[in-house]
Amino acid sequence: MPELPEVETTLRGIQPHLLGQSLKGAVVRVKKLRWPVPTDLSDSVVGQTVKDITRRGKYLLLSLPNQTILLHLGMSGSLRIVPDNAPVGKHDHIDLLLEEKRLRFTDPRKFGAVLLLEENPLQHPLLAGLGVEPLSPELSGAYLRLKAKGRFVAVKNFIMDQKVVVGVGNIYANEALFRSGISPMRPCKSLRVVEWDSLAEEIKHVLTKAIAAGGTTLQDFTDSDGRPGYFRQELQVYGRAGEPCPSCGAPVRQERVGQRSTFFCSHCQK
DNA sequence: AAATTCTCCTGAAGGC
DNA sequence: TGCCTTCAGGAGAATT
Repeated sequence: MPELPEVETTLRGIQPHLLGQSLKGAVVRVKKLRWPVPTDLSDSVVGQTVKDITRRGKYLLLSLPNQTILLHLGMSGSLRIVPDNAPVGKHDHIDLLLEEKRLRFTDPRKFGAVLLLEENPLQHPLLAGLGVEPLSPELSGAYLRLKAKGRFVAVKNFIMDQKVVVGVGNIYANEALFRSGISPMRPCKSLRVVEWDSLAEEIKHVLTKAIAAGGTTLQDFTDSDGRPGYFRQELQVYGRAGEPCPSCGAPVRQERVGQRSTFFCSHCQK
């Protein structure tokens, strides 16, 4: 499932194929995604040149002279560069037509999004309220502590809140908390200064490591093969209920926190 | 305002 | 083998 590292890797993979390309249009086979795909997508983009492609949280922004194409991979989406004659699969919902090839959006579960934003894309309601980028200096222990002031919500839910910090999904929230030695269900009010510092640091650590791993796996980005689980073996607690904690050997526990599966070691995380 | 619950969708995995 | 049920999950929207 695409978390921030995969979105970042996707960005790096498709960027060189997109920059400076004059778009010939778009093919929309399925328009019922998270939100309806604009019916005028093809007409709107035709003839426009891709000026830039950037990431904000897990959103990708494709800048054109007159609009911005906003892409979100949801939890099963992917973007690949494919030849014009590539066979069309069941879940290949949208093709963006480049000069010689296509940017193909595939998404079995249709939680992703393809939208067209007019001027000032960062002012769009979906982007305006987003929290800080986790890999920027803006994310710090002090920042988290300030945002958490007076709140009772479980720290795991807190760091997954996009209004606080973007791009920390379920997997990396579990991992960062484990590395910090903080129990996921702790009310964020109760964390101390050193714990916030540690948590900010570990969020950066796990995301950075995952981007590095994702980069290796997705090197050959135009390959149509599915990606192997680059992060699987690096994960210390996620998906490992009942297995020994890598630190102390006690069985990893699984509980629901905020409607999400949560993995932790009750011995190492307090 | 803050916290919780609901919702979209399909494939994988488990039970019988 | 095959059918049925359950679960997973990003994150905005709706509700409490």
